[in-house]
This record gives sequence, C-alpha cells and structure tokens, in this order.
Amino acid sequence: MAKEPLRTDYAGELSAARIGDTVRLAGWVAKRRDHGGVVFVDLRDVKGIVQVVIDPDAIPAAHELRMEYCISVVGEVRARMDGTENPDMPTGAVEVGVAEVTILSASDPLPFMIDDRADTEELIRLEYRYLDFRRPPMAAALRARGAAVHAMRTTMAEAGFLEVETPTLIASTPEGARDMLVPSRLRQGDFYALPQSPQLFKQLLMVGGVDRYYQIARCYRDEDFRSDRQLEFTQLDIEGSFWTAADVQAMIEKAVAASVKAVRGVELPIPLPKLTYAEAMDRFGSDKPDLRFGMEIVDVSSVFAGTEFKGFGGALESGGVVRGINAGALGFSRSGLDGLVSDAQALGAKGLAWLVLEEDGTWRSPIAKFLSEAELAGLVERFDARPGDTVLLVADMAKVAGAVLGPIRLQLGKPEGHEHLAFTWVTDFPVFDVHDDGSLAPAHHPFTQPVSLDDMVERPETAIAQAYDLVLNGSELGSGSVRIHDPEVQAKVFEVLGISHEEAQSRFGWFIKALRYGTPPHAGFAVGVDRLLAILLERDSIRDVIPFPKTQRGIDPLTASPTRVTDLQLRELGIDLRPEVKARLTEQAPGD
RNA sequence: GGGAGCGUGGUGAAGCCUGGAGUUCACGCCGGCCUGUCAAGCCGGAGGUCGCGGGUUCAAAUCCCGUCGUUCCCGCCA
Repeated sequence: MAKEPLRTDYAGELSAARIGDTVRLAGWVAKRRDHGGVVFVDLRDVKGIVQVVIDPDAIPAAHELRMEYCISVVGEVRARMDGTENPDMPTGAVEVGVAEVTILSASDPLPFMIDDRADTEELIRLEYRYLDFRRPPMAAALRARGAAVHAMRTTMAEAGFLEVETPTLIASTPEGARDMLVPSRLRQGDFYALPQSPQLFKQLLMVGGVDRYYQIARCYRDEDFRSDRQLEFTQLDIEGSFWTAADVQAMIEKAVAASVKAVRGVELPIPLPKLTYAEAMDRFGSDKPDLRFGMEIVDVSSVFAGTEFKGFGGALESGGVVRGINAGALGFSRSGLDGLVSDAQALGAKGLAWLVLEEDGTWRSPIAKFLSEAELAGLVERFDARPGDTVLLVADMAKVAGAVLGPIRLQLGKPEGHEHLAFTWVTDFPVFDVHDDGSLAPAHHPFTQPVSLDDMVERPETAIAQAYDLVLNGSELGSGSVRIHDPEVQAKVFEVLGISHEEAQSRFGWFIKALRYGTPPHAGFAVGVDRLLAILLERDSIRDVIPFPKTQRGIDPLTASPTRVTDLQLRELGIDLRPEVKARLTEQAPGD
C-alpha cells in the first residue's frame, strides 16, 4: 500500500470548488470552540485558516485539543450550513467535517497569544521568536522580506549581474565604524574583522573583470543601536565597471522598484527625483530630506537686507542668513510657541522668531514691532502665508539655520507611518564634513572619487565627491559612489585625508597594489534591505523585519548570546580577560 | 558617554500624581455544563516577592535614591 501523504491540501486554500473532496490537512490549533457536543477548531497553516468540525462522540480526542497543538486531520470539505458562513474569513464558505484527528505534537500553554489583539512586549516576543513567527505581522514580514529579496535577485540576474560571495572574516581597517572582531586560533594575537561592507572586495572583483557584481551581503558595525540600526544588517550591494553614477542609480531604481512591487504591489514611478546635497541642506535642513510634505525652508535674507531689527541685521552682517518655514495653521498657544523656541535653542539656535498671520493680515509676534511694513509684507509674500499660518524664523549662519529648521520641520510636519513613499536621490555630497571646531573629516570612505582632485586639495571645505545617497521618507536607505581607479589619485586622496603613505600601505597596501593592474573605472551602491523593508511594511523598527534581531544591549534573548566561553577556549585563542573584566564576571553568578 | 519613557499573576492594561489589606478589567490556564460557533457562551477555580536593592513613613506597587532590563533620542554609525 502506498504511503499516505502527510498533507494533501493547504487549509488556507480550501474553497467551495473543493466541496465533496476528502482532504488531509496539517497545521496548528489557532482557536478551539468546544461546545461539548460539537467542537470547532480553526486550523491554521502557512496559507491561512479553515474551520474544521469534530464530533466528539466519534472522536473523543477532540476535547484534548489545546491552543497551538500541531495536528493533522482527515475529512471532507463541505459547504457550511445556511447562515453559518463566515464572510470575514477567506475560507468562510466551507468547513471540513473531520473523520480523523492526529495530535502530531502537543503545546505547552503559550507565553503570549498568537492572535494580534494585544501587543506583547518585544523582549518576550524575541525570547519566543519561533512563536512570534506564527503571528500574522511577523509571518507577513518574513514573507515580504523573502519576496523583496527574491525580486532583487531576479532583477539583478536578469540585468546580467553576477552574484559573488565575499568573505566575512577579513582584515580590520580601523576607521569608520568600530569593527566586530574575531580572534584567530591559528595565529594567536591576531584578529579577523567582520566586514562593515564588502567595499574593497567588490572593487577587487572589478579589477578582476567581473564587470557586474551584486550580493545580498551581511554587514557588521559595532556601534550603538537605534530603531534602524543593528550590529548586523543586510545590504543589496552592487558594483559595475565602465558605467556612470547615472547608470548605477538607474539599476538601483529597477531593483528597488521591483521590491516595492513585490511588497506593496504598486509600480514605483522611476526615474526617482534627484536633489543635490546643497539643495537638500538649503531647502530641508537635512541630507536625508523627507519629501512627503512641503514646509520647505525659505531664505528671506533679501527681505531683511538693511533691516533696523538688530536680531536679524547682526546675523546678516556677520555673513549669516535669515531663513524660516511656514509651519501652516499650527494653532499653537503662547506656551506651545515658547516650547518651539526652547527646542530651537536646544538645537543650537540663539533664538527662534515666531509670527502668526492674523485674519486682518497683520502679524502677531514678539518681533513684529521691530519690523517695517515692507519686511512684514515681504514675509507674507515669500512664505505665501495665509491667515492662521505660523512662520518660524532663524537668523544665524546658514549651517545653524538648517540644523535648527530641519528638525523643527520634521517635528511639525512629518507624517505618521509610511503609507506614502517619497524616494529621492541626494547627489554631490561634499568630500569632507566640517566639524564645529573647523576640523575636517572625510564624509565618505576614502575610495570615493572626488569631482576635482585640485578642489579637494585647494578648497577641501567645499570640494564635491562623486557620492550619492538614496533617501526614502527621510531615512537614508543607502549610499554609493564612483570609485577611484587610478592608484596615483588614490594615493593623493589618502594624503589629503591625512592618511600617511606608510599608514595607507600598511592598511590598504594590498588594495592599492591591485589598483596598479589595469583597474577599470567603476562605481556602485548598497541599499539597506532592513530599512527598506521596515518602511515598506510600515514597521517602526528594523527589528520587525529581521528574523532574529538583538536588543539595544546587543543581546539575543532567545539564545542568550553573547555568552561567556570556557577558559580552554580562551587559552586556545591566546586570550586572557583583563583583570577588571574578570572581577566583574566573578561578581555575577556564573552563567548569569 | 548623556537625556527621556516603561517594568503590576502566563499575556495586555488600569491602579502610582494625591501612601492605607495584592484591588480591578480583558485574554490565557485548570475543572464543570453545553450540537453551529467563529474574540462561542454560562458556572467555578488556580495563579503575583508590583524587576531588584536601599531609604522615608505607623504604613510603600504608589514618595526618594541606586541598580538591572527594555524602548526612544543625542553622541557614535568613513
């Protein structure tokens, strides 16, 4: 006799078309309604839920079923009795009259409910992540993530890209983020680092003539957590030779559009809009502007040229600007407006001027009496102000004005959730960030091609790099650049970045050597898959789209990692814990 | 490194401000009844060191200090 299949059909796929068929289903008890004389079980499998009906007189085990028991049933698909159809469930027209029930695996009482009526504390969800996966939001997130990554792979492969794996045990290059380190047993005292990105390896692939590379790459950065940052995260990483930044962006747009289609089922209009870094900073006070709403920063310096008002005149004379936003009909009380002033001061502003346009066309504001009629009229015109609108002004250096108005714009205008998607490229990033003390720090990794090497040397504060970010709803999704392919240029860039020749050789000598063997011009990009998914699924944290994430302290509550290791393990690695660390560990109960 | 929120039977919430008996609600769990429910219903029951430690007080879930955990933010993330 042929062995019977463990499952002939999916519970969630039964419909009136199958009435009369005998099926074997397997899944979990999502709900049990025991009426004594008849028992209803909502049987859930990966495809959905169907009601099965059990006669306990025929099958006494019906009363033993409990939540989340894993069971198998054999029965006949039948139409529900008149008036008992359930239009709220996809399979609600039918039910399965059960002839046989097998308890495949019982379940302990659950630590939390599988249905999503109540949100359970995340720590407990993570401790029982396997149960969390049975809940609709997480099940949906897993499927969406799989679909998005599949769409990316399909898109890249069809465009002729080769998927190549790069190592996860590499050499530490101590700049950028802190490296995750792995001690070597075979060379005690030496350490591998986990890659912050496959950057140099994918460039080596270009040297090697791979031409078009992609990878769904795991990356590691040992920095503090945020709702959009984990120690390990995933990027769609691409690189290509003999193409331009525009080519890279067009390819990324295809892959992202395919993901959006896979997750949201909508066509993303491409090409995506572009802003330069300078525009983004001027108009939105951010290098990752949220373009879902307006409230743009307006420069009204010209309105106040020659003003009598010292608060603004002083700032303009010392090379500053007067900029502001029309926050619309805020309807804030005096204390609410004062709160904005405090927020602005916390952001580094000397002050924040607020003006509310009254119905009669006059401005209500503590500074109105210092401003001329022409200035007041100019504000109405420049901000396109309507009665009830609140205009907020900052007079300071342009950088400060943006740093203050950008966050306030978000605070007052940022939409809840991510129903609407507003992608934008931000291009022409500077080579250097200028710190408050005037010092320069490289804004990108040192393999980024500057637009002009001369500018970079002679005017580093304003030099532009061939670097670009992809931004979605005010979140940085990824970044890329045209890379340096000329070893002489690379050497010069290291020099300007303050990396000595010796230092560059010891850290990147192997890479610089590679550049000397006929390196093609190349460029690439990397998209943060976790961030993209979180926004597409409107989740507040990337933890909700990462199957097994860690908490803010870097702990996995399920496996309890990171853990202590035995003395033997440490000895094999040639590692001794520092005395103060040892002391702290012995204070705590071992294995604690 | 800094700021803020949260921590109450297995789960979610209320109680805390304004101290007075481990009090309440929903779900779950255990037992009983029940043949058409679909958040089934009805009856009964078990289950908590109010994160932990210290302080104030006649009295602390409640006020104060510390600490741990967790979340959000600043720093950090080339």
